[in-house]
Amino acid sequence: MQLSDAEWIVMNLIWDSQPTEASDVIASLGSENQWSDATVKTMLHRLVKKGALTTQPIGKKYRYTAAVRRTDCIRRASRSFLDRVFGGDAAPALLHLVKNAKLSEDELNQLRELLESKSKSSRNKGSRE
Amino acid sequence: MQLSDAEWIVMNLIWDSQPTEASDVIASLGSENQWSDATVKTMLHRLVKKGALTTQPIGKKYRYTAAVRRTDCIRRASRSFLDRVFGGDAAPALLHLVKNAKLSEDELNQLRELLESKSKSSRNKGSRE
DNA sequence: ATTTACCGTTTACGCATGTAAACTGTTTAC
DNA sequence: GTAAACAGTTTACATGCGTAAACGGTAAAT
Repeated sequence: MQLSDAEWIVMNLIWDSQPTEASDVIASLGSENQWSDATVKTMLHRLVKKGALTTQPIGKKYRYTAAVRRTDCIRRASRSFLDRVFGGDAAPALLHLVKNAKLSEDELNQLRELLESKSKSSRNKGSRE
Repeated sequence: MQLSDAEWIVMNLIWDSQPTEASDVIASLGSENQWSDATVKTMLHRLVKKGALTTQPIGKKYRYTAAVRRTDCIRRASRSFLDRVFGGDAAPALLHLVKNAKLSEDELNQLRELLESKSKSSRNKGSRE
């Protein structure tokens, strides 16, 4: 599942508040992004067609639910971003991103813990991506 | 400067080995990516037109050089990736990426140091991205 | 019952992109 | 010097994307 920029906006909204009706999406994105209702309807339609959303009929309208997992899409997008920009070499990418990120002390600590746990586990096996 | 997937491939090559002649690019990408020479020529032309490459005439052919800095492009691409996929919230993105990255002990240490230096500096001022 | 509002479907349209052939002028090899 | 190779420019074309209007049917309001 490959999502375009605009599709990510729609999907992020739906992942956060599914199941959702078209009117809600239109309302949210209309005010947040200045999208016309026609535009939102097109996006929803395309996302259903490409299998990213499913619909349950509720009376005469639909309820939209994500048909793909956010984490899967994130993984794919990350992979593709790393490949494109860093030739798939994760380390320089991470260094760059961390260097330029604005992180709270709390988030820094989370990252530290994560690094520790990776150190431990990598002494036996490696992981992916 | 907004680079497409294919354009990143070309630019990455040129950043790594500039100044370069068309024939070199054609040779590299032809074998690595199965691109026809016509395709490579189109890419080069478009990149010059959009200002990502400049040319110095060498006799009758050109020498291509990047006209934009790699770090700037990386910064923009990172920003746009984070915005799109994580709504601009860097921390979850980094946690995800670090969690899924395959990193050597050495790279883990580099990251640790980076986190430390961020901790120190953020006690006074914040940084960007 | 007629108009209105709403929702889903179809159609539209220009620009970007991936992919590449065709054309043109020059250099090189025979 | 004539043909082949090469480099750069033009043209091409299908698909995806952002953006949206138009159409059609049903539900709600008057």
